[in-house]
Amino acid sequence: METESTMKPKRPANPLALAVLGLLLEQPMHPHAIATTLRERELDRAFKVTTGSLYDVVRSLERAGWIAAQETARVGGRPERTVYTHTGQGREQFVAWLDELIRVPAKEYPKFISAISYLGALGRQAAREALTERAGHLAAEADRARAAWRDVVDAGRAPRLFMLELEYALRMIEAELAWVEQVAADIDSGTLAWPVAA
Amino acid sequence: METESTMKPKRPANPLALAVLGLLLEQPMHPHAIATTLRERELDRAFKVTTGSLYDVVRSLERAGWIAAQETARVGGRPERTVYTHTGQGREQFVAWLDELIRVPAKEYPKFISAISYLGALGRQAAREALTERAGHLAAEADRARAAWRDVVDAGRAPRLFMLELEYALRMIEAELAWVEQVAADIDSGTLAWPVAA
DNA sequence: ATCCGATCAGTCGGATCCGAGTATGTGCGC
DNA sequence: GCGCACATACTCGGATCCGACTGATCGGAT
Repeated sequence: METESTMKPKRPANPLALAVLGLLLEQPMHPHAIATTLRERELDRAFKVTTGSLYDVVRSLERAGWIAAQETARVGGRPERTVYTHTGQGREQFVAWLDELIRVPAKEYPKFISAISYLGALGRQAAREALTERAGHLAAEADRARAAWRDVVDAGRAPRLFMLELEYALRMIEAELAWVEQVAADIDSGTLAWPVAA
Repeated sequence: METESTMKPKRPANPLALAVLGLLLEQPMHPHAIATTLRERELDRAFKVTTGSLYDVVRSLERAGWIAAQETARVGGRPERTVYTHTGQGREQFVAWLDELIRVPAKEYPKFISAISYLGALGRQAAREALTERAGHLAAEADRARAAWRDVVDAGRAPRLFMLELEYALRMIEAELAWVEQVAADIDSGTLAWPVAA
């Protein structure tokens, strides 16, 4: 039996909460503004921003005491806007959370890995084709990322620090592309044995 | 207004369903056996196998008509076991799903990316330390993966085809490690400007 | 004989997720 | 001065997820 005082109010699981906190640290906002700001800054590349989840996340952040409702006003006949601020605790927890996310790699389950696990079932030829198509998509994505990076950083429109996440994504895409191309080549050359009926 | 016949019964979202299907294609099984088999084969590296989700996933697969209950028997006084088989439709859909997962890269939201987006907030020094610790974890993980790969493939205990998923994971870890080390080094050398107060 | 921990097989309910919906306000073309 | 697309701001409910629990059985050490 655990009393209320002994149980720790574990942090929100949804990374979107991190984004919310990050914005509120700059200035108070209402949820809708948070969503639009996130999209403006293209942080929706890194966070899955869906309205439904956003309001849930904000509520749970409030329950945890990391943010607090500041005022709730109505302009015209529109729905009310509730403006939230971060709390002192919120600031601390934000940094702690961030720190841990960086320090210790979280176990993830990318869909591609699950698919590779059953690649054999696709048959040699179909696998080769599917991989080749993927390689095309990846190459295109990498190009887009490189272009976006050049546009911003080379032009001096923002320091590299703020493009790190794009840089990382690019490196990962490149690595995946290299591997996919290698496997496709190994299928072609017969280097990769295909023990299953195909 | 859409009638029942016109609406397509979209495929299960949870990749665990793919794993279930994959096993049932080999032979009929009951959920508990599916879970243990998945763990034996270490497919729980690629799929998040939790009992709760498993039973949900099986139910939804049955609703979709991709698998079917074959018999439900009781041995002794234990809970009943319901054995499931794949259906013809299940076989087709499995391949189609697999094919698409390979062909088109899905948008993912790794936690690390969300953290990098706010790396600036950590401050120069703390960021450098956190990244260094991560690098350590990643290096250890890479070592483990390399060892596991050698154990199995070099020893000829299984063909490379069945280790692809481990190979892929390893390549991605290596790429991430390289990037993390680079950024840490750039912080040290002052190459990476830190515009925010720190 | 019997007690204990591991194994077997599955249920349950709370938490979370998120797409679709609601309802008003604003700007602009004609 | 009317219609209509778009923006504003949030709510709702179904679907899904998953940790914690139940409760029986089995094997072996005592």
